[in-house]
Amino acid sequence: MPELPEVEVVRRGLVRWVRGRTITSVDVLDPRSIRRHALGTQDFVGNLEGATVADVVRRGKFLWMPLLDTTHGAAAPPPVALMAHLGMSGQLLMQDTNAPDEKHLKVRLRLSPGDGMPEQLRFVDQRIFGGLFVTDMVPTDDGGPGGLAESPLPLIAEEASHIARDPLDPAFSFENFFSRLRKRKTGLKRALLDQGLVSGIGNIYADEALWRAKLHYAKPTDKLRRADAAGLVDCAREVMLDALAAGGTSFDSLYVNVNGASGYFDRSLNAYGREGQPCGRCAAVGINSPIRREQFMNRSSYTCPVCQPRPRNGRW
DNA sequence: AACGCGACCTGCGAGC
DNA sequence: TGCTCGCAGGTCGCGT
Repeated sequence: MPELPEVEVVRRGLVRWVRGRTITSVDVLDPRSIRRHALGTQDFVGNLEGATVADVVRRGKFLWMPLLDTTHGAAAPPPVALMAHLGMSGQLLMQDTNAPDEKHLKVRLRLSPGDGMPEQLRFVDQRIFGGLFVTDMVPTDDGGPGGLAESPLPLIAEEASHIARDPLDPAFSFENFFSRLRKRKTGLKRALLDQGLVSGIGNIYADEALWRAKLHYAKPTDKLRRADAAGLVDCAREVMLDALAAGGTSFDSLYVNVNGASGYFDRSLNAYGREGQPCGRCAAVGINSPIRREQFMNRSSYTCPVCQPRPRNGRW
């Protein structure tokens, strides 16, 4: 379930293995994994073969590799990037040629030789919600992709240009977020999950951030107090930094593994997936308050009924 | 603009 | 045992 921390773990792991290497050949084993590439498999492969990976960059949960077209010279326009979205179950793995194909191997990229580096970058995806595609790079007026990558180009992958900055991005602006949030007439969790307002937060970390901030998911955004919004952003940032720290332990593996944060999921969730189990914060002061699960936005939301009370004036 | 919903997928566990 | 069903998740696009 990759959200921002998992994608950032993948980006950090990937960059050291692929930056500066040239894609020599591409196997598309399941065209469904490149269905967002509108021009089809042949065009996808043609765009990649002979191109050199300049960097690995992230905006929210979108991850892309700006490409240098070595067959036409580095300056040949228009600039493009190989985009990856992990969806639900996507993985990017560095593998040696003799490693057996993974059960859900979808796309194989062979790379030019690197010093002691695996020859292949593989996209593995069980549920096929994720995928790869080639996208144009377009100018951006907000200073580049950001994320935690150092980004030399004032360009952003077109398919990620509608995505807002995430709370860990040094260029994230709370004032900008807060003013846009207040103009929305919706509930807090719906806003948190809107990648155009603030990015990187999925269902799990939304529930965790709301729990930490002691806020209910349906609290109206248009009257939210500044202090509550600031607290919520701080909590989202803390949750993601904790998960990032947990995932960071697998950095020197050859495998760029989205399950790197599984230890975090096992140990550290306070609300998500804990239906019926006591709220730890309430238990610490002697209150037994089982976590409640509700359907919201066609998915589960987990809250503590005591420390995350429903808004009294909310519309129900 | 906001929002609900279906589509896209597979694997797993519960229940019959 | 074998079947069906619900559920899990992120994003996009469409209808209201």
